[in-house]
Amino acid sequence: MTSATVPDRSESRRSTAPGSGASRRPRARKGEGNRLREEILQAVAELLVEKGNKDAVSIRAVAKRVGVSPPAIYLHFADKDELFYQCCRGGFQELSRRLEEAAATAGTVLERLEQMGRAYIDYALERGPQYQVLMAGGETGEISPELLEDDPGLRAFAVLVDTIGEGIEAGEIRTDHDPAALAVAVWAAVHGAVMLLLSRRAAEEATSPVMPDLPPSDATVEAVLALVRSGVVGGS
Amino acid sequence: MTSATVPDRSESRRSTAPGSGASRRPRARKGEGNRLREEILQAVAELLVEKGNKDAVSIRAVAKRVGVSPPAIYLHFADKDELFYQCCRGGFQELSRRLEEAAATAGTVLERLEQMGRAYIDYALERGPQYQVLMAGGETGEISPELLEDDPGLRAFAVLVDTIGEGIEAGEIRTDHDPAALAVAVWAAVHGAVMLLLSRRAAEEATSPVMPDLPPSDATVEAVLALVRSGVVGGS
DNA sequence: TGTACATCAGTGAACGCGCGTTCACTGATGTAC
DNA sequence: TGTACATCAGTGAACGCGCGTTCACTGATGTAC
Repeated sequence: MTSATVPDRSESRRSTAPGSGASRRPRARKGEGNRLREEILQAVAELLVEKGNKDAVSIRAVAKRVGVSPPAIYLHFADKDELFYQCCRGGFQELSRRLEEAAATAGTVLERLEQMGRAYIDYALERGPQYQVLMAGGETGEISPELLEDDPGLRAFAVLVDTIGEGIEAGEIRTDHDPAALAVAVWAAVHGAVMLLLSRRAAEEATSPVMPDLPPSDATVEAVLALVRSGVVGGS
Repeated sequence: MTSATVPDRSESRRSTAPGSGASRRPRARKGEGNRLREEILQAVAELLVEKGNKDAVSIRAVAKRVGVSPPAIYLHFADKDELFYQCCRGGFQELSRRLEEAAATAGTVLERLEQMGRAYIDYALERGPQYQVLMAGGETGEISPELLEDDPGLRAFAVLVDTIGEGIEAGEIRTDHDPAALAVAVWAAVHGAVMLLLSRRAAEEATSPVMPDLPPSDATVEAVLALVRSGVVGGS
């Protein structure tokens, strides 16, 4: 789980790989098969960030980045769908953790909601494509049901619904809508902001900028949070 | 431009195609090359709706649907990127038209904004994947600059900014944020709602539902519009 | 301490596939004289 | 009215490529006796 997965005990970096191309990684010791698993997931995340699209990341490219042959991937994952789902699932565990942390701070419900919004946006902008892949949903392909059982993304959504329910009880939040519906609306706003900001980022890189000139990222985030709080009409 | 593009003057439906497989469409008359062009764009839109993903729609599949050989596509479009861009561009022209129509109705700015929101969401849910492709932005690939010059999506965004500016002048809309930033926030909210609803739809079809149980589509739309208007705190 | 053996973490070559695109061509349609 | 010709809207076969995945194997690591 630590990010320092560089093998310390590599006794001699294999003299037959002089430096040309991706050097082959040393073979794991008997009990350490999981180390490769972590390295693969890390490589998938990196490549998703670089390529920006699940379809543009091939298993062969993942293997090459790790320094391993393509079939080695199948020692740890059943197929490409599971590989990508597992990668994103790990990401969502982290998101879920941060959201729960933000939800547990002191302050009014509105203040906590704002903290959650910031945490969500920060995280999604950090992870970029990884975020998009799990959100794409339908592209996940066929995943075994037990894996989906306690999906961390679902847990994160539950935290949001709970917080909004609390706000309604405390009289801080409107009561003319179902808490779940309101939660979806809030989610939609921050999700939409993230998607637009990621789209712009992608458009800038791709030299095909079919995007309006958006205000800077910070101003957009502040405007979205203000909108979530009190809409276009404003007031507090 | 009419949707009745069935050739009336096909004299004899070519007796060598008895009915096995996709029947070959009759060749266009001399000046009518554009008819094929329209049929191709229509097929791309249909396939995007069916497959849900640009990468899952191949030029070969488009050609087959139209009843033409793959190279025929290149008679009308330079490459795959241009083909998909042109398809979505047509869609955005329609969206832009509907938004301008909604913006031009009678009523307060807030009422008009709500109309625009509804028009936007309705349209995006109708078009589904076609909407997602142009929004994906970075995936558009390399498009010639003059095509991007007066992109209809940009025009639609300008209408939104103008309407919000009007609302600020009329005192109906908060003044603590830049009109453009507020416009992005509003856009983010409806865009996010559309994306979530489309994700859910895709998740339902793909039997890999990594999606919370969202409230019904209508309730979600109403909650988002209420959020855009007056946030989670409510009030009018 | 030495040796035969099971296990484990991989490798290398190959499979069949569908893709975007190109190229040389064909044959119906329209035009000039 | 008839004929030679240019144009136009396509076709069919092929290209090279990268992909996900499988299969038979290898050779280092650890274990039993």
